[in-house]
Amino acid sequence: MGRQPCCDKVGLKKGPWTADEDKKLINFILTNGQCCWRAVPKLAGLLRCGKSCRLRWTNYLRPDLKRGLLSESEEQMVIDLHAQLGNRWSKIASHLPGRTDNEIKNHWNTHIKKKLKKMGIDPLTHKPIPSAAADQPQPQQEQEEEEQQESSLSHGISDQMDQQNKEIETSLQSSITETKEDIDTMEVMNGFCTDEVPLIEPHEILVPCDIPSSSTSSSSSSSSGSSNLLEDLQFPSFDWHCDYNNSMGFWDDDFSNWDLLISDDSDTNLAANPPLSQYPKMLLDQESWTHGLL
DNA sequence: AAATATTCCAACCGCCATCGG
DNA sequence: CCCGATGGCGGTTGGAATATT
Repeated sequence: MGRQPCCDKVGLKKGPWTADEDKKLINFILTNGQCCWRAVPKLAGLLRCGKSCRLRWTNYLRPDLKRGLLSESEEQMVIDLHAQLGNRWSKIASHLPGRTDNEIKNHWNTHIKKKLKKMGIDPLTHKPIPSAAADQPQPQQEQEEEEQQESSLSHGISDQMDQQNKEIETSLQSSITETKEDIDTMEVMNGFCTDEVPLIEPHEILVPCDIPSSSTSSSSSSSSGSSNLLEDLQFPSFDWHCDYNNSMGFWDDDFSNWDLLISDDSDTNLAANPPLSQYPKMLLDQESWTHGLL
């Protein structure tokens, strides 16, 4: 009757991914592209279910991911979109290139929800909480000051709330126009967006050239984490320069040291947000991996 | 410094939609 | 149309990191 759970097989691993598993998954996807996720773990030599692999890839390992906190404009966009779409995180995420639904959902639950509540706005309905004024623990004046400070958050929300039923489409358009402009540009520039990770053929993979042993300064961000893949991996001849704990921030790295096999229309934009084809070839070379590790 | 509480987020779970035989 | 396989989505949780007492 019911579907079998995807991880029901004995021996399948659960829990946090190790650097080695990440490595295998990245290597496999880069070599073969995204194919049947069910088959990925077997083919990649992972003791994971396909679902877990897909999730790991889409939420963490994908090369086009932006990491770090959402910017103010992104946050505002999430709020606006949530007002229109509700908890349809994937839809919301599709308007924010480089952000995953999971990331947005987490950010909403941990940050935005609180901010809205603090502002007396019901995060579910985006309408003022009826008892908010009475229940507000803080004096009105203080609240207003806070609202002023967070005006970027509240801007436009009330207006939208009044009209949202009538004007979902138009409101959606207008509410995101400002912030979307540059994002649209980014999408065009990157050639693909969050939902459009390109599949690559092995022959499209770049060839590394003149890789410095220590590239850009380690601008690792301040986030916390449990392990540092980059340190653990000890890549043989290049420095990933990222705080792996901060979610593979190496995609922001300067890729100018790589020889890139890139399409004509994208050459100016790749360094900032490299697509899949810019993964170091090193990743594809199993021998390099094993020799370079430990 | 130690204990406890809180925050945060990666990963899991279960359901639903879609597709192909 | 039915059914199984698969992918995708949203809600929830576990536990590490951080803050507070």
